[in-house]
Amino acid sequence: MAQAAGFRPVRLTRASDEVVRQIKARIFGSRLPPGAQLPSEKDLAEQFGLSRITIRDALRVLESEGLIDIKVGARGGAFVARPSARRVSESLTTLLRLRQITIQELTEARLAVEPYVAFLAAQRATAEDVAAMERAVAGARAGRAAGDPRFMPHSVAFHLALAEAAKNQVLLSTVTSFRAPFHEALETLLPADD
Amino acid sequence: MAQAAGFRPVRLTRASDEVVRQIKARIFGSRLPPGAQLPSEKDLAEQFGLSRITIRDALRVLESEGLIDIKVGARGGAFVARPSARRVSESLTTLLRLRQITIQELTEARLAVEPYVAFLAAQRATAEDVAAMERAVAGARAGRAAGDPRFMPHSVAFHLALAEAAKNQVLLSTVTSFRAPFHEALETLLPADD
DNA sequence: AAATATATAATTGTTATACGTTATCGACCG
DNA sequence: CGGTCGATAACGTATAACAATTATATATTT
Repeated sequence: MAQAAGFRPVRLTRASDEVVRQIKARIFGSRLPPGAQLPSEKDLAEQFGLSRITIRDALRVLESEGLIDIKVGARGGAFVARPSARRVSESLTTLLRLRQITIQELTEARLAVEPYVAFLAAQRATAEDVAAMERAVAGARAGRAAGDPRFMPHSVAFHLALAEAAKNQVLLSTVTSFRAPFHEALETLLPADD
Repeated sequence: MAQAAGFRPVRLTRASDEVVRQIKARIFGSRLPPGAQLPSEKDLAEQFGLSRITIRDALRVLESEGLIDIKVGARGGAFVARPSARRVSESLTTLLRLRQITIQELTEARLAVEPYVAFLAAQRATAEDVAAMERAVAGARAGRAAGDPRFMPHSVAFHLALAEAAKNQVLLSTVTSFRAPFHEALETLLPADD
């Protein structure tokens, strides 16, 4: 164990990862702006000196990370995607699913986030934001009055509208990611209807 | 446009997406717990009635989403990954790089979550939790006293210990996810482009 | 006996080629 | 003018083969 430290493995394993790295660098460096079209798989294969399969592996990863959109057909190809926070909430939702969280924990988390979100929303909400929240509240009231046990979604809708008004994408993504696990946890408690 | 509605397309384009869906369902349903090994690409190809290429596309997506780890060599294969906040952190980092979110938003999100986390931790912390937090604080003090500009990690360790003590996996996942991007944003203010 | 070297097998990584599928464009025709 | 239809270009999938990697077993050497 008393050997000289500080060495790093040399091999890169997987040429496709290097392709991902290079294309990512161009996207992050704005040399490939949103909407820009990448060369076709065939051209990329030639430029990188790799097979089309390897290029496709890389493109699939980039697509999965939300960095590119792939369209088929003539004039199709890989286009740099407009940045979106969707992947953030999706990956957080995935994590929550894997952790098999309970509805109590979810509710608690909402209680943790909501006050500050409301604080921000109170400062930044536009007229449209307020209207959206009022619609959500009306929906929740109507559902509860009708005895519908599923007025809960409207409550979630209110939280989303609130987070929208807070003008903070991170908080919005966080609240958004709670939605799907919340419904799934709810369905395991209530009788399945469909 | 006045045709009977209610029909859905039978082919969702891309068989690999269907493979992803089915494997995901098994992982989320705990029929494939962390550490479990999936069949080899060859076996999966036979079971799904697809080619190895298509299976590999699906495995790439699952790997990119952090759901499986792939090892090469004999006794290698795809193994269900243990839940980790890494992918959430990475997608947040991506958005930071693309200038879609700011450090201010991240900071705001932390301010929204951490007070309540502290409130819960105060109620639920065990002796071990307290010890962990004390170690983190001691480390931070030592680092600062030594003039080490990198006493920050210990500060982060404290926040994580706090979230751990709150006994809420949703909040822990959230705090953990915010950690890495926040760090990277502070350290590397320059985008890497090479 | 222990350390090392070699052979073997299983699995992923990569390549080449071909064909299928999809969507755009443009020409043709009504 | 508009709709149909074919040509075209790109991605999607299949097949077969080989290369690279790694665990295991076996043989060799010291």
